[in-house]
Amino acid sequence: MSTPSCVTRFAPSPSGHLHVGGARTALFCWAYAKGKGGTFLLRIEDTDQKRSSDSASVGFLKDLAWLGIGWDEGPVLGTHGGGAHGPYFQSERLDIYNRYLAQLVDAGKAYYAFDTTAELDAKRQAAKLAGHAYRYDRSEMANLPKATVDAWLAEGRPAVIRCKTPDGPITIVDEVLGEATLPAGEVDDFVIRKADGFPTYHFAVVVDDELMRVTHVLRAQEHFNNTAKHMVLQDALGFRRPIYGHLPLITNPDASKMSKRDKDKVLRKTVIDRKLTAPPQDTITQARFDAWLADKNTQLELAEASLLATGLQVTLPEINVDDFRQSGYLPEVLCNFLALNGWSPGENVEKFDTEFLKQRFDLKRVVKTPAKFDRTKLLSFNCDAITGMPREEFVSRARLHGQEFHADFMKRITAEQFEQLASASHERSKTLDEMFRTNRFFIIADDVLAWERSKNVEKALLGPEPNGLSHLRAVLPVLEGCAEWSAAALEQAITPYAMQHTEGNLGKVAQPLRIAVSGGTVSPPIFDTLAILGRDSTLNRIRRCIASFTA
RNA sequence: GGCCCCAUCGUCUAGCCCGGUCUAGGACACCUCCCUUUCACGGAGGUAACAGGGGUUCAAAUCCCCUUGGGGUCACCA
Repeated sequence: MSTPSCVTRFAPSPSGHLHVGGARTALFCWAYAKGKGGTFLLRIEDTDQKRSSDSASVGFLKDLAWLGIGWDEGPVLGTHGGGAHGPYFQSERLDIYNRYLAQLVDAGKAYYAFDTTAELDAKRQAAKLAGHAYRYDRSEMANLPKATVDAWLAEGRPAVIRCKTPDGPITIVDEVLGEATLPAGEVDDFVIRKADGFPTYHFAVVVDDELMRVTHVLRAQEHFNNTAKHMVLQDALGFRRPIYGHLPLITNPDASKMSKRDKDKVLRKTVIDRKLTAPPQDTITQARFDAWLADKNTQLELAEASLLATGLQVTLPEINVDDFRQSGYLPEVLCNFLALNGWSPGENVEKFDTEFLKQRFDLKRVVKTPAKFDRTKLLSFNCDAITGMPREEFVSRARLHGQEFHADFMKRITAEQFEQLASASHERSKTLDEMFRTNRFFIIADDVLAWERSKNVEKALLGPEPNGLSHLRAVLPVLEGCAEWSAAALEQAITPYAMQHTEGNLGKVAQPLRIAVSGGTVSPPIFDTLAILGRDSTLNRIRRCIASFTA
């Protein structure tokens, strides 16, 4: 079996959702490996027992697949995954870690430590008060007689294993950041096995990267300092050293860390601003609402948050890949835009696909500074991609989106109507989702349609004579007389009226019509709108509108 | 606070490594005008940055130092 020249990995902790930062890291790892004909693997870092391992733990895989980021090795999903270097869940690799752990202890490169959490916390606290950084003091535990260690272990005293970090400065070589040297003493004797028997992240990563023959570690910059620990471990275990590249962070526009907390923040602010004391109907329970509101540290589950957002009629910031999907962003656009946060191909090129990224991505052009995630620019990219695609493609992608996220809408509209609506919406859509949100008037019953009483509506309908209302009255018989009900035919019928009565200013007639049938001032082009709505509904709504505004 | 890293338009960035071609380029946003049956799109212009201070040099956005600012990290989380 030939060893691939390049093996990268994406190694998240278990999660049901992939956030954009993770997606960007995965994308770069994928592009780097695939561009070199190498292997991209996925590993689940589930060594924290407190943090779950339920069935939702790999929900994020679907997000990767949706983005088009395929993995050669790792958990199996569809055609992705598999591989001969598993298991790819760290929780299933305990035997392996224990073997290497024993090796280090036997060699005197690691030792059992019996400090309690309380003791450690107290020392940290003291160090903080004294104004200096806390460093673990090995003098006690590292020198325990073997008999004592064995005895304490035998009596079941909780113990961790710590790595005996050699004294001396450590120089990290990084392909993005360059070289950095941590002074001696900066890295203390860190824990490599927890009291529950699980390895810590540091230990598992080092063992797995070696065994899974990872050659390039691309990860977020927050891991930079950890690299020193990993190097210490590699040396202690006699492992080779992969090449490192630490990627700049992606943050909110205000430079704060992007997290699902942001959704909570928006909801909390809304509730407080509106002085609400109870949750909206059909969202979350009063008890849950109270508990959440009372404690700033309580976070709503994603499902609860989106229910509440719907109830409050606020839009939650997109954080996770599936948020963007639900909002109607295209996966290829998200990949494109994500790649632009922290990397650029230069030469004023901004729009590209993943094939291009694969060919051109390199560590030298990765930016060193954190990037603020600009949703507005993403939206603009999405708009360009949508308006640039063939009409049929838009219609079919919008249909799939509707079926997944707007089942109610799809149920109340015929296939033919949908096709017409999607066609009419194509060039005015920035996302796949927009047409479903702005065209709800198509799917409601004629007799429940209500009219907005806004300034613009009144201006269009109730101005000085001849006003919109009188045009509606006049145009009603014209429409009634229409033999054929298509956009083209309707245009042929209405235009002459406008020529005669509004000096060719079609808007004077179109806008009242739009209001009459939609209830508001926004719709697809008027003749399309009428055609899609159909003869009966159109006439019905116009009559009701006249009555409503005449009364 | 210790340690590490970073610093170009409001934002993402090009240029920096290998000083002169930079009067600093592009994109998003913003402003103005045009187009227009609403919304959106589109078209034409425009405003807008080398954090500050010292060096080095004939010449500095580019090299060096300091200051300031920002980020990361200091867990039996990953």
